[in-house]
Amino acid sequence: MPFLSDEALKDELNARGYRATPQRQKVLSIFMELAQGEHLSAEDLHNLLEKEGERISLSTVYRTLHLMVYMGLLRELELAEGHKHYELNRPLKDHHHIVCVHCNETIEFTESSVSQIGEKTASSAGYHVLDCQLTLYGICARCSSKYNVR
Amino acid sequence: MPFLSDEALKDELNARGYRATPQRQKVLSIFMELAQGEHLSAEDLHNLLEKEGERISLSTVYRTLHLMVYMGLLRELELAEGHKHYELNRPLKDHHHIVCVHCNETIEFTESSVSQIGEKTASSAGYHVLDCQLTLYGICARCSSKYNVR
DNA sequence: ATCCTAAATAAGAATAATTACTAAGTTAAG
DNA sequence: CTTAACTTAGTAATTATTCTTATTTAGGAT
Repeated sequence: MPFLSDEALKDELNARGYRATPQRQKVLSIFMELAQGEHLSAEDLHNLLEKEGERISLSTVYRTLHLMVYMGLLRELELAEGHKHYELNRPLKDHHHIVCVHCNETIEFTESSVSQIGEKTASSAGYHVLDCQLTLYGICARCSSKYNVR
Repeated sequence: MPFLSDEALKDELNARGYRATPQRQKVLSIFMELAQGEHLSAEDLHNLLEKEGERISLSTVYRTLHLMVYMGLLRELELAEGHKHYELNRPLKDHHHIVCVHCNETIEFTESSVSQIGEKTASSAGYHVLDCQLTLYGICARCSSKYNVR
């Protein structure tokens, strides 16, 4: 599901009563070009679009991000840096994050068993799962030695 | 660790070079009075304090919340409502969240195996884990029937 | 007990991210 | 083609959070 041609995106959108616009196609294509693990803030995305010569307003960027999260195409990450980041939602890849609460260093890891547990729990509560995020907060080795935090 | 008397909180703080202040004691005691699963935003907390006749400034509320997250006494939850929520960090209870991306309904569940997986992964990366959160985003049964979202 | 000093607070201003608004432009269904 | 509904651009407004400065306070030292 994450790799959609413009045509397939149009079908997805129209099936839900939304319209296919060049802005939406462009946003999704930017995310599809990112390397695994890269994620963008709304402003990063806006800058990237400008750099590629696309004239798309910041409010459209925000609206598009929300829509795509809602559709399950993107996932929204809150990694304690103060603003949200977004990346393609690849349901099969089970990738999660560890964040240092002191310096905000973020590392990623994959762990396949987690989403199975999550999926089971959520569907028994009647939820259709769009995304599953395991986030660990802690203190990284560097910070704990530097600041003597136990 | 989550249930601290004023005296024990003072020791915890002093051991790390921080001071025990009435504001900090009051904030922690508010969280200790909450029912399991209740969580507060910074502003909720500020209002509650005012209601109890405590005069504590909003910036102190924010500073105190950050400190207590950093110390591992509280956990910070980002449940897609736009602002953060906080609750006592009970390391033994393994409780996680499912959020509807449409209506923001949030339900909780416990799942003991998750934190074991997380702890193992994080410590091998040199992290001292303060908190482990599994968050599932999806569409609840009510919204998916109401809006015909699949 | 009382001082002293670094740490903490109050109050409000400043910032940054996000959302709301409105007029103009597009999409897609018929 | 036409048209109604959807979407966008551009900007204003809002909201949560952080910063600043003067003042107060906790707690170790005297």
